[in-house]
Amino acid sequence: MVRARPPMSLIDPVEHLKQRVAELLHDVPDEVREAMRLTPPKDRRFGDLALPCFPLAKLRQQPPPAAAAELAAAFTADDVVEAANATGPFVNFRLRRGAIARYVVTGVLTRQAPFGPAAPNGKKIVIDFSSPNIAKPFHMGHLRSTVIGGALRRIHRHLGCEVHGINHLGDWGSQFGKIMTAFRRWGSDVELAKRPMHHLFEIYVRYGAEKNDALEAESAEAFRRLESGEDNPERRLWQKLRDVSLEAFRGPYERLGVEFDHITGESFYEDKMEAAIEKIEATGIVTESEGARVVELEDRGMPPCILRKSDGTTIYATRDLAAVFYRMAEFSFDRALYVVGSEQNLHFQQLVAVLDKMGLPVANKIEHVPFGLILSKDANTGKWGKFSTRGGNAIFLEEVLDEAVANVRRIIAEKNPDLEDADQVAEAVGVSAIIFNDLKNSRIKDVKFDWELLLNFEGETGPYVQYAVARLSGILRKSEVGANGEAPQIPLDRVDFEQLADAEQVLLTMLEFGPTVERAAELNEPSAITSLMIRLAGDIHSYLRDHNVIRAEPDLQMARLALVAAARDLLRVGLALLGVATPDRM
RNA sequence: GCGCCCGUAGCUCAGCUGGAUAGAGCGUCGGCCUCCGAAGCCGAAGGUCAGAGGUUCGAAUCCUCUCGGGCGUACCA
Repeated sequence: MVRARPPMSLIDPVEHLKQRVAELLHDVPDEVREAMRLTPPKDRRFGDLALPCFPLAKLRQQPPPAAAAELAAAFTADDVVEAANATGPFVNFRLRRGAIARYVVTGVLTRQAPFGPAAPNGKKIVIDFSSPNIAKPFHMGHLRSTVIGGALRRIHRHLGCEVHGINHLGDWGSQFGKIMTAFRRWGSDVELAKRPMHHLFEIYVRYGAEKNDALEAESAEAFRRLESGEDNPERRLWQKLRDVSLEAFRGPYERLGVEFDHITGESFYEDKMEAAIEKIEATGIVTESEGARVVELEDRGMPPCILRKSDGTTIYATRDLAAVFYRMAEFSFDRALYVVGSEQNLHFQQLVAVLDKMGLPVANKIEHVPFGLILSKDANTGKWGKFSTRGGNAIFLEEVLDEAVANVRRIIAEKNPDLEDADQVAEAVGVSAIIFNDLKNSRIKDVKFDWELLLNFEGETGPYVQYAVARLSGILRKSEVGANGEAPQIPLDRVDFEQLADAEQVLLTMLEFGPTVERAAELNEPSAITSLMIRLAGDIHSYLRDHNVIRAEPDLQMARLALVAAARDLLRVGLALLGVATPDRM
């Protein structure tokens, strides 16, 4: 007796095809089957998925086209796979449009994985990200770690991992001695109250300009006193500056929509470093060198990792090691990601090397997730260069966000003057444009910070994708099925998915969502999702050109409304993972 | 010097871990708003995938070398 499938169980057409292919190749060695992976065909006209037959041909000592022909002939169509055709050395499979549509539309609208969050998978991941230096304004340099880390936190969580997002604030260390020294010289409580971050930035720049041996010595002494553990003036000043900074950081984080599960900066490990150092000392790998306590790494081609400086104070490596020990005990994580600029590559190699020398398995759970710099264009030479905080040409994040929002506001006034809540929409679109821009390219690439590029909202930009959402929302509004609700009331049991055959481009792109999110997580590369969103938005825009929804016959209209609702929701899901807002109107 | 990263259209970048004729956006040129949103769509032009070897049925993709650029190279983070 064959039992009918439960009504809501969904068949992923691609997974189904993979199984069918595996069955087809059941008698070939595993390695050959492994080598024969389904790939997108060169041209969609060939089919939806292609199977290169070279490895099989080699095994059977026959020409690849013959092997492909045999496989295609042996394949029988079913209710998901429509056909298998051999063209040259490839077998091209074509999936039934109705099957794809049913899977994708139903999956999205009922929020089933991979379109909705997956069930918990038991994996624990800690993500160390953002981590700005206290007492300095939140500038563009901090944006990347914040935005990439925020996206990764949501992506891994979407896939069912238990994620701990940690803001490892730079609120400790010898740089603090400098800031305290600067504040004592030139600081003003009045200014600090008025414009805290700008004031701290000013005195920091001044310190850099007036730096000399006496100042440096004073700063080192200030940090030494801070780290002494005593309740002294240094500690009270540090506390004050830290409080002020944390308060000031709330603004950017709120605007960017970034959240943390733990805000435990470097100072959190102040009372855990002694134990950490002892733990490392106990393994016998620590030596004295030039007055400092270090782990020699010459055998691995690296400079030594310093645990304690010659003046007795600690260094960031010490705190990172203490943090690893703490997080191991606290979270028993499977993976620890560090979303930190690529210029700190060596530091993380050293960190791993030390853990490895200690014989700790945690060494291979540490993953540095590096990213490129933000470059600014020199107005005179036209060449790209590094922002220098010291030179004072750092761009503050607030400034950038404000500028982008103001620009959006102007565009709204021009294109959609009657828009309600124009200010809120401008905020959402402007901030999103900045986030989107940062997540658009591979994270390892440097980001060229160009106002002109940033303020252009056409083409592959955040507003372009958001515009697709707004258009789709507009259609749903007019259709009266969805109004403004998050989940439009589409009666899925009355949708004839066969009617959506003409939307194959949209459907095939939506079908890639699951694998794309997987890949984004695997590579820690949010840009994979960004690219897909751009493509989906484009497919939708093209589709809407030739296929009217509102004026279609009832059955067709219902099917298209389901598609429109699903496409909009999937854009929203994907963009939400990236931290990009999706207003209904713009 | 050594280590890591990058090099694809005029510019900014994709290229799904080795598959078929290398793709987008911006910019340029040309079309499309009596038609659900023109922040849109359609089309054209534009390439020695930095260069040279190698690996194999097949290389932008993997290996070696060269060139160019970036970052880092013990008491900053």
